[in-house]
Amino acid sequence: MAALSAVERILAAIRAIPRGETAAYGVVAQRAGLPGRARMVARLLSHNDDPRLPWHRVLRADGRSAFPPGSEQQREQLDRLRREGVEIDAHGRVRAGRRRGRSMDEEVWGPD
DNA sequence: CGCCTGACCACGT
DNA sequence: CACGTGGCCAGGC
Repeated sequence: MAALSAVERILAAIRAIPRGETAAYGVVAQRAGLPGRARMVARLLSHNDDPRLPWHRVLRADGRSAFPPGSEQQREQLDRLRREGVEIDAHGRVRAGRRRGRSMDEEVWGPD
């Protein structure tokens, strides 16, 4: 049987983010077994066309959307997250406690 | 090959 | 917390 490609592992990691939770690009990369490849995750999403992929749950390490503030895509992302119960502050940022991973070095699956 | 770009990240100031 | 800087890696030319 063939091993999953890096791309497939990344997609799987994104699909594995539970509803109502978020993960940083770097965290997704690490979960996919590709530490340090945050930009690969970003590139993938930028080219992705699958509407079934929960791309909106992927945020930057600082908890903000990767899209420019005020852009249509950013509104779309934040709206989707709010709809899932994720709290966004006035600066369009998900508070640290609401995220699973902040940096690539911490325990990815978090306390529980 | 080198050079530039990008849905990124850590770190120092 | 905001900014600038350097690092990273995959692609396009």
